Amino acid sequence: MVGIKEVAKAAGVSISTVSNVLNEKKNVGEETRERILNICKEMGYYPNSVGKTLKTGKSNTIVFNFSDFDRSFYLKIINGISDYVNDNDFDLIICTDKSSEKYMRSNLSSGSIILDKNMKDDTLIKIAGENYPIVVLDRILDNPYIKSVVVNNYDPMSELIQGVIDRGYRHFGFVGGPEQTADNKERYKAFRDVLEANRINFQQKSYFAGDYREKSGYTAAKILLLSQELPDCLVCANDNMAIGAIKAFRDNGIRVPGDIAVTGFDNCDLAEPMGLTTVSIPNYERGYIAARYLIENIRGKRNVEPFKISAKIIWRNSVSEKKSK
Amino acid sequence: MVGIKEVAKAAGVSISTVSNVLNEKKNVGEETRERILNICKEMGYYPNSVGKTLKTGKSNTIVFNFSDFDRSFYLKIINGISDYVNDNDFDLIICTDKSSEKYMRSNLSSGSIILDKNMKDDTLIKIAGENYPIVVLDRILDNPYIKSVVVNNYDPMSELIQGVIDRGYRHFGFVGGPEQTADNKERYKAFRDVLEANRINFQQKSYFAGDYREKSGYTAAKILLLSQELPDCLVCANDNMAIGAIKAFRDNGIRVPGDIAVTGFDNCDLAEPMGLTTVSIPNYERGYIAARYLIENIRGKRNVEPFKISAKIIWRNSVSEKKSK
DNA sequence: TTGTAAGCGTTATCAA
DNA sequence: TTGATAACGCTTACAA
Repeated sequence: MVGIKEVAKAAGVSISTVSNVLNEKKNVGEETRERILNICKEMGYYPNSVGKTLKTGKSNTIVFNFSDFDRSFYLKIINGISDYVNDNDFDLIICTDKSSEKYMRSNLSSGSIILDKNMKDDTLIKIAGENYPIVVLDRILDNPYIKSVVVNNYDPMSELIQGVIDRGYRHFGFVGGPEQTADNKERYKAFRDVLEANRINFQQKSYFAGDYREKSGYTAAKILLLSQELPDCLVCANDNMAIGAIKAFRDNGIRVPGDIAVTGFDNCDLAEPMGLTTVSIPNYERGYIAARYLIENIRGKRNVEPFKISAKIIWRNSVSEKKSK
Repeated sequence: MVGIKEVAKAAGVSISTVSNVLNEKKNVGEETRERILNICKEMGYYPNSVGKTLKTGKSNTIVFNFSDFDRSFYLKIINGISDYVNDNDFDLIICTDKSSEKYMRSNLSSGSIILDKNMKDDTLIKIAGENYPIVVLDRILDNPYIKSVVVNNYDPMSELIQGVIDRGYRHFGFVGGPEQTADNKERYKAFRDVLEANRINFQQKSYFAGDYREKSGYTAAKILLLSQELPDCLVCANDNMAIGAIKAFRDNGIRVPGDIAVTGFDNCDLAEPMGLTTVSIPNYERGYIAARYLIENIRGKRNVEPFKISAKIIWRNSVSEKKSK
């Protein structure tokens, strides 16, 4: 590996002069500057960022961490982050597991965006600080150095359920996601609140605990099929599970929405071709905004007010006007 | 930041003793060991990997680089890489642009997997070396330190086209991807070869240059619609473009496959619900295999023979038996 | 069993 | 305009 030292020797100057050239300081003669630059090119010198980081303690790098590979919209979030980061001359390290911690500490990065549910609140609170702001997606954390960027799940879910009721549906089933997650709680609460406001009864036996994966939706629907009577409408806390449910219904000769309506949440790529009524979340923008707040916080513009992103309902044919009102 | 030095001071020992404890060397007294470990915990010590990397020149980290956010199957590749890497106690840094180079050089990483088409062959050849093996996906590079992991496009594409011909189709259109990419070339070549073997004529005007994105397929189909006569079958170099084409046809009242058959390549998430006949590539496995070869090469088991992954055809209803044989 | 000191590649301070 | 030198956090001979 050719370093600053080799270049210095080849040029017959000191390492500090080379460093000054590389960092575009003006305290170096034009002739020397050019000569050194040429030598760097000839020798194929490339700066070693580890040495630099160790010395300066700064990195202009942020970390994005996630872990669920089933959700293809994550790529859109990454796209938004990546674009903002590039436009602002930062670098981006994406990590898929707890080895993230390695890059978050050890000033290899100046801040991070956290999406991975496995990353514990406690850990984040420990890591965040004056010189290390964090942006969390899909959870709210009350900490002076952590900004939350969350989707407003409550309003669109309320509106969705009210819309379904207005179309004549009265008997509901619900497939929930991981129970501890904030977004699942919020979606479920909106569902229950609207039912209650409409004096519609909901029994706990019509609740199915899933994990946001397609398979759990499939399973929930299969279980549902064993019960005496099908609800009119199965509300799912996300699209993957809704799609799983639709597949289970179709596999068993149950028509959607003829025999049962189904709703999702996310507007994933499959929602449109499947005709799934769902809630569309602006994912690219979500990533972009998260990156923006993070970098602004890194630059000292402190702002940790939780930010709510709004989402909108997309009606498709998995819910129709109910005949027998 | 609390470092080894602070811990040493708090424990009243030297930094090397702390280092020895942290690295589980046996040359340290049991009592001291425990005391130091406790102090580390109390003070919230976390090792700074930058210092370590700089000193040792080793990192146990690999880089994966990509840049196209439209292809949701990239997540599956990442999933495969991530799993193998975790199982082998390596860390993974994912990069989305040429800032990748920063992490590839500067011994922050010990090797990398390259998917990004924007990463130039020359650059890779410059970076790869005795101590820095590279695995490239979807391109062949002849270099003693670079292993190619590519999909066998030719065979399944040949088989696909022959199958389409056997079903009675005779007039073809082709929507190609970026012309310089190896996979596009191979897919197109298979297409032409099979046509020729069957003495079926193909005119250049039936070739449309796309870029693997849905929109370019949509555009190609729109242009096609302007021509005098539609082919029986539009072969697309990937699914995204095929889906774009199908949408364009549907938007214009052309039935698929009634008026025109369509084929894709990739078996993306949408292919199944859209009923698209296509070629399925085992993406998770692709990532897993790439990671495996990379880490084996890092560990000294040198192997840079190009590796071909086979793919298989999935017949769906975007191609049917043609009535008017 | 523990400590001293050099060194990884870089930047920064200060002196020449 | 340039060069010596210390320092960043850590590992590792080698000495005590």
